[in-house]
Formats: sequence, structure tokens, C-alpha cells
Amino acid sequence: MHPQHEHKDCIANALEQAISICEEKGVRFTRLRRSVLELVWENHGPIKAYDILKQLDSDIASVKPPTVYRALDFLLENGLVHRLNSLNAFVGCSHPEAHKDCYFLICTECGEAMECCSNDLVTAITKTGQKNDFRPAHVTLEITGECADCRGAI
Amino acid sequence: MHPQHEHKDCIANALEQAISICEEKGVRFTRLRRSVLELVWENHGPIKAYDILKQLDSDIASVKPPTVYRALDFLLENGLVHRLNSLNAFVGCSHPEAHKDCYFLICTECGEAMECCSNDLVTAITKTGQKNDFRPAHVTLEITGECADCRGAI
DNA sequence: CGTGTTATGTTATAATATAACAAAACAGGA
DNA sequence: TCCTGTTTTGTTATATTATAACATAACACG
Repeated sequence: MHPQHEHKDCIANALEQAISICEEKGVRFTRLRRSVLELVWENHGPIKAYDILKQLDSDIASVKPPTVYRALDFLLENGLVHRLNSLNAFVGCSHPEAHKDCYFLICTECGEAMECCSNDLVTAITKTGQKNDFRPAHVTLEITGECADCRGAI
Repeated sequence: MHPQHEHKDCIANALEQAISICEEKGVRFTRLRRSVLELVWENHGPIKAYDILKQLDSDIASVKPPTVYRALDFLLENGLVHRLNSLNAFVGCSHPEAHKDCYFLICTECGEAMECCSNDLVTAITKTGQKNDFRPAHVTLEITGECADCRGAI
């Protein structure tokens, strides 16, 4: 699903963006929040809260669930990560500067989640809202299936 | 969100459809499965597994979680209910004869979930799959926001 | 350097879901 | 009918995901 790119670069890039976004918004990008975001990106795919917990635990001493959930809440609120409801998992947002409704192609084979935007989808959803006299606040669109790589590999 | 219709009718209708679908598929629509489907419909909105559990418990003696989850799994597999991932809840499918990808407008005010189908959305999703060389298996599309009734009521 | 605010630590527990095995109900042929 | 394999349900235990509530620490800024 992803070419063999320098993943370190995208982690570094995500962190830099996070720093500048938080600065701009006047919110604190603390060490903990940074560590969590880092772990999310290092994982390179959807990661679960308790897996973050475990990984933090090996670094720092005895981290408890609320610590992780609070950091994740912060990251969600500030558009730095997305939550995948169908997996109870989290992924880094790949365009946090313009964080908005987007959708995910989730491969059930390799577990990767590809973040996408589509104007067609956005307009379709907007129209839908208007037709039903409904004011959308948040969209969850998750498509599970098989990605090209995994299909090819069979 | 829903006109004052005879809700009993739609429960009865849902049960009849369930019976005929199960018969057609050669699967067993047992008393338990029927009770669970009934409770889902009676609730008239998304209902959680443990609420079903509680309600069954008052009827029959001491129902345990697996009982409910197994019945829900059956109903999901046979297209009789949908699962709303963003709520961890379940709703009856309003067109089980043609159960397929559809989406939900979920009002955060009244909690109702409106099931919709939209060809525009289906085509947009299909196109998206093709463009990304991804073979979609299942689509979760849940839009939270405010429905006309609730907005009007303010 | 005090003080209010924001963030983190800590304990406990709530809410959601499944594994694994036992008992029962059912279906279909001998 | 009754045997037998299959499907369903019961039961116990436990895994997984998430939050409430209150204590302590870190920070920001006058």
C-alpha cells in the first residue's frame, strides 16, 4: 500500500507540523502528547490505545489508560490524528493543516489505512444533508476491503 | 425525525420480513433471535447490546452477554440489523430485502439514526475504490449532526 | 514568587466484547 | 422411533476499550 519511502521522514514531518499547528493555536504540545503522536506515526498504521499504552510503558514508568486517552483526545481535537471507529484505533492525520472530513480505505489483509479526500464524496454528503434537512457535524467514512498490494500478493 | 406513525406496524412488518428472509435463506429465526430483533425495533433508535441484555433479562431469566452478541451477529450476518460503529449500537435495517451499503444520519440531540441510500454516494465510493485500486467489501458511513426536528425545536 | 489554570498521575470502575467448553434443541436419515 | 451430527444456547471466565473522580505537578503570567 505504501512505497518504500523513508518513514522516518514522515514521522519527522508530522511532528514538525504538529508543533507549528499547536503553536499557532496556542495549545501545548507537551512531551506526553508528542510521545503519543510519535508512537502513532511510528506504527505506520492504525494503532490501538492500549498498544500505545504498552509502548509508552516500556519507555516511561507505569502509564495508565487515562494518560493515553487524554493525549489522544487532545490530538483528535486538534486534528492531528483520526479515530477509526470500525477498528477502535487511531492513525496520524496526513494533512493536519487542512484536517477535515476525509475517508479511509482499510485493508483487512495488511491492516493499513489509507487516508483519502474526494470532492465527489464531500459534495454527495453535503447534498444528502440538504435533502434530509440535516446539519452534518462530523462524518465517519470507513471502507474496508482489500488493497492492491494484498490482492496482487495472492 | 419521524412522523407519528404506528410504530407497532413497523415492528410487525420488520418481523414478517425477517421470517420470510430467514425461511428463504434456510436459516433459523429462533425465539431468541426474534426477541432481540423485536427489542431493537421497539427501541425505535440505536440500542446498545447491554441494554438489550437488560431488557431480555427482565423477560427471561439471567441472560448473559454472549447470548445477545450471538443473536446480534446472526442478525447482522443476515442483513436484519446494522451496527453503528460510532455509537457501538445497533438499529434495525429498514429494507432487509435489499440490505446493502447505506448510510446513517445520526442526530446527536435526539439520538435517532436515519437510514438512507444514495446512488451518488454509492458511485462516489465505487469510483474511489477504482481510483485507488482497492476492492471495497464493507462501507461504514455515519454522519452525526443535528436533524431538522431538533434544530427547529431550539 | 504567588496564584489560577492546565496537564498529568493514580485509583477505581464502567462499558463493550469474546474465548472456551457444556448442555440443549433440532434435522434428517437408519 | 431413535440415533447422530449439527446448530444453537447456556455458563463461566476473562479480555478489551474507556471514563469518573480526585490528587499532584507543571506552567503561565501578573
